[in-house]
Amino acid sequence: MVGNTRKKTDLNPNNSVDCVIFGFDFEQIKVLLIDRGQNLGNSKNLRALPGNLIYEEEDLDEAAYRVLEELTGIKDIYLEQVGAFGNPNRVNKESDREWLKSIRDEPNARVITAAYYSLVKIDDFVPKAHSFAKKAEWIPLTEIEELAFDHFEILQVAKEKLKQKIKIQPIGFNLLPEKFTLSQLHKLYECIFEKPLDKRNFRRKIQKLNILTNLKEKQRGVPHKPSQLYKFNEENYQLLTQNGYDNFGF
Amino acid sequence: MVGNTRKKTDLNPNNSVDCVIFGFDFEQIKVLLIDRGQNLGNSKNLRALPGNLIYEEEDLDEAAYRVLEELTGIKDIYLEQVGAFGNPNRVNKESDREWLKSIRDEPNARVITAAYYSLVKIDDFVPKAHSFAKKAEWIPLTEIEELAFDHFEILQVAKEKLKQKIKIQPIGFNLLPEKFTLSQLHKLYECIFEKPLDKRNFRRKIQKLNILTNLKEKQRGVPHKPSQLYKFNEENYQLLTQNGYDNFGF
DNA sequence: TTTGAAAGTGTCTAAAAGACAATTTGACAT
DNA sequence: ATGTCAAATTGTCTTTTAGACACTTTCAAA
Repeated sequence: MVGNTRKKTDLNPNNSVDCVIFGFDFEQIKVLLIDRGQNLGNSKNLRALPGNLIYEEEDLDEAAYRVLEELTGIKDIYLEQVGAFGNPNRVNKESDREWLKSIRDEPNARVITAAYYSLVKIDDFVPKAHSFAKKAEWIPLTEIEELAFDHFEILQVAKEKLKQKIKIQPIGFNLLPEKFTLSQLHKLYECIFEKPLDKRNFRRKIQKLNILTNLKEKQRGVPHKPSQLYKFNEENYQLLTQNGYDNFGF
Repeated sequence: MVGNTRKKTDLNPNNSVDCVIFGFDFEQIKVLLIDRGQNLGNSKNLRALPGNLIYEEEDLDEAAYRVLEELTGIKDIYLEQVGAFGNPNRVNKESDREWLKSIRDEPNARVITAAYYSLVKIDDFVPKAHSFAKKAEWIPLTEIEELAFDHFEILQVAKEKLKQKIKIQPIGFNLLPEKFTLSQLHKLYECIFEKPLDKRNFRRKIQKLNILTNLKEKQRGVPHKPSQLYKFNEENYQLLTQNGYDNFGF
C-alpha cells in the first residue's frame, strides 16, 4: 500500500472503531447494541457494539463520529476515546468469524480497534437503516453478560472510564434532556456509580456548584408533587472550571 | 493478508506503539527520547518518542513492554495506555518521511499508533544498543517544545493522564528508588502537578494514608539534617483500597 | 376530602483541606 | 570546640466538605 494513492473512500482493512453508546431512560443506564441477526444452530446470537472499519484518509475521532451518525442519525455528540484494543485473538468466536466472512472483503485480517464511548440523549436517537445491523436496541447495562468479539471487555473499560471522568467533569448532562429535574440527575449519578447517594447531600452539593439554572417551571401531569425543572448552565460551568476546579464527584 | 499465515515475527506495517517513558531525578520530571541523528540542512533534528511497529501476533500491551525492554533493558515496569493516535497526517514533516524511508519496508504506509506511558526508576535505566536510535537521552519535560511526528501531542496527553491517574492511585513510587525520603516524594508530586504543595500538609496527608513504612534509617553524607528513609507499603495499600478508597490527590 | 407518591428542605458531627513559622540535626569550615 | 549553613521535622487554628439523618409539602387521582 502506498500512501499517495489512498482515497478517502478506501477502507482500511486493519483498523476499526467501536462505540459504546450510553443512554439513560430515567431508570437505568442502557447501551446501544446491534443484533447481527444470525441464525446459528446452538450457539448464541451475540449482540455487538456498533463499529466498523475506518477509511484510509480518516482520523479515528472522525471515524467514530461518522459511525455514530450513520447508526443513530445524531451529530455533535459527546465522545471520548476509551483506548486501543489489539489482542491478536480478539476474533476468537466461530460466530464472529462467520459474520466477518459475510460482510468483509478481508475477513481474516487482523483488526485493531479504537474504542470510544459516547453519551446521548435517548430521545434524540433516530434509528437508521444500517447496512449490516439487523436491529439496534437499547440494552440495560445490568443485563449485558456476553458480547461479540472483545466487546464485553471494551464495555467494562468504557464504564470505568465514564465513572472516573464524571468525577472531574459533569458530563452526565449529555444523557439528560435539555430540561431535567434534580431527582432525575440524582438517579443518573446513582446508576453510574452503582450505589445509592443521599438525596439531601447530593442536592446540596450540585446546587452549591452553581452550574444549574432553575427554569422556574414545573413538571406537569405527575401524580405527586411536581418537580422544578433545571438546565445546565454552560457559562457558570466555564467560570467554575477556569481556575482548575474539578471536583464533580459524589 | 490472510490471518492464518501470520507469523510471530512478521511486522505489522500499519500499527505501532510509542512510549512516553517518565523518569525523575529528584529535581524534575524527564522523558526518555531518542535522537535519530539526522544530518539535515537547515531543518531541526527533532527527537522522537521511542516506539516501533508491532508484530502481527502480538498484543498492544505486549508490544509496549517489548519495546521498553529493547530500549531500556527494564522489565516489569509500570505501564499504562494513553490511547490511539491515528491522524492520517501524523507523518507530515519532511524529516520524518526521510527517516521512515531509511528504516521501514513500507515507509508510506499509514500507521496508527497506540501510545503508552511508563514510570521508571531512572537509576534502573540501562541504555541498550537500539537499532535505529543513535542516542537515547533523558530530556526535562520543561525543555521539550517540539518532537517528531505527532509525538509532542502524545506527550501532552500522556502528561494529562498521568496527572489524573496519580490522583486516584499512588503510582509515583514507580519513579522513586526503593528507599526514598518524604522530601523527595513531595518534590515529585510538585513536579507532576506543576504547582507548589505545602510541605506540612503534604506530609500530614501522605503519612495518614499509612502506605509508607519508615525504615528507621537515615540519609548519610548530606550537609544538613539527614532525612528518614521510607519505602512503599504494598500490603497497607491493598488494605486501604480494597474498600474503594481512591483519594491520593493533593 | 382523603390518599398515595415523590419533591423538597436543615442541622449536627466528623473529617479533610488550607494557611502558617519555629526548632532540630548533621556536615563542614574555621 | 564552635559556629554556620541547609534542609528536615513538627502542630495548631480555621474553613470547607462530607456524611448521617426525618419530616413537611404538593399535586393528581380515587
